Amino acid sequence: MLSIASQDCLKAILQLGGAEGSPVATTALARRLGTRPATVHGVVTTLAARDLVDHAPYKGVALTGPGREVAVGLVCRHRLWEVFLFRHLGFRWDEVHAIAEQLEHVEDPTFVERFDRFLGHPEVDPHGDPIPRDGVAVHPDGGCSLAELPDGKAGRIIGVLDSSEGFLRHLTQLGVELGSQVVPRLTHDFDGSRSVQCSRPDGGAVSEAVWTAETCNRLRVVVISFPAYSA
Amino acid sequence: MLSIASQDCLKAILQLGGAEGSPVATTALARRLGTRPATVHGVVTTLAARDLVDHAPYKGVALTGPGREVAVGLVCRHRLWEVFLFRHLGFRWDEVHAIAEQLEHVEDPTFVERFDRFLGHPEVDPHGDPIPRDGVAVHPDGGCSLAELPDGKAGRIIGVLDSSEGFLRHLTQLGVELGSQVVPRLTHDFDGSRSVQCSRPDGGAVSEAVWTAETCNRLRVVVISFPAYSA
DNA sequence: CGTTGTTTTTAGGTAGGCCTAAATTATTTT
DNA sequence: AAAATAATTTAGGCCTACCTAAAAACAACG
Repeated sequence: MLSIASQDCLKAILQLGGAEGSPVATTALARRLGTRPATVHGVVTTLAARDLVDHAPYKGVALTGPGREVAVGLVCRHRLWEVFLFRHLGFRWDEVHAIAEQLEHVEDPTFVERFDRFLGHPEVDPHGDPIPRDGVAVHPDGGCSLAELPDGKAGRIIGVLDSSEGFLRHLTQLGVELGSQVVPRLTHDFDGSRSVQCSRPDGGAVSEAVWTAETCNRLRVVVISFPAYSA
Repeated sequence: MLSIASQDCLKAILQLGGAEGSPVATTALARRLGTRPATVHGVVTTLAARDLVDHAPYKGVALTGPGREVAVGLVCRHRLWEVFLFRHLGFRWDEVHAIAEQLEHVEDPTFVERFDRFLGHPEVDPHGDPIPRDGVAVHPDGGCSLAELPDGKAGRIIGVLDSSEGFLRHLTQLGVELGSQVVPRLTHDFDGSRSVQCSRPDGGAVSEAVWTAETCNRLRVVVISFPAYSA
């Protein structure tokens, strides 16, 4: 019923914050969707005709209730597919997004339900982002950015604040994955970079390296009490 | 690159025999695709422009080499999805087709390859139809129709010659599945119906019932020597 | 050989999704 | 407050995919 372009647009509005009363600019949408503002305007007009978005000229566009449901369903399926690709097909976390993008548009309710059950109703995707269900959007909760973790305190990576392929690949090169254990040892005030001890989720393969402030800012961690590598 | 409609059209041509030099009528395609001949004509014209089909006006349409490859890839992915839906999500064999129809259009080569590996490179889909690989179409081989199996000879169901939902649901009601063991006990010359003893793939749950000629004609069997239910 | 009837194609129209370029409205700066 | 700048919408095309209705080509038969 709804075209791929329209669905992508709804999802983009949700992710740009158009669900919380703050309307999104069509230009911002165009940038995100890799298209022109005029094109977005066209799509938005058709979406408004179906009462999936509210669109006040020059004031931006926001999701309506039904529109939000559609968008959240899309995000849910997207993340379920990412889990499948990561866990069962062995794709890296920087690869899953692009493929899930194509698969998320299959919306047969029975299929989604059984697929969810097959995966064991996972709570987060491979980037640590929560999987919303029943049309209810969820915000990642708990934790703080690695930049805020004091020197010497151990933490566990529970998510990334930037899921771009570039950043994820960088993390892979650093040997970081979801669940990795980290301890900032030293903070270099000069540029905000930190010397960080990092080990596998199971505590193995400890290594120490300097991570830039950009990297630390984009990692979400929780404090843990008993690091497995216990000094 | 290729629209869903175009892909469906290529697949339909393949399945209607347009790969073996016998061109397919646009009317037949329209019936199969649930659309009008005029629409098919439009799609076929664009496909011909890409050298995926040969189209001689009033003479029907046939796949070219590249067109056949695309169509066979589609069939391959369709059947792989059917295997997944059947084996891992618990869908019945009469349900898998409709959902696979939506999933088959995802064609990332790495994804398909890994998905195939995940499934263990199955040889046939839940209806017993072979899964083609490397762009090479495969015909179901071996076996004969149940109508040709002599009274008293044991056989195993290895496929159906009619994958329509209606027929598959009928089989489910009869308690037949892929791998079921059957022994025709009696043939009723009057209408071609047969009394058939049928048991589960593992040999359990033997039952006997009268199956119509229409049913027997649409089941593909191989002769087996040692039926598990041995009298 | 022409007439009937079916098949196939053409013609003409709707709609979505894309574009560029130009006009309009809002915002910011001087 | 007016002018410059930026954001947004309108206008005008192009393409694909669908439709209906009508014309053209073919096949078969009396």
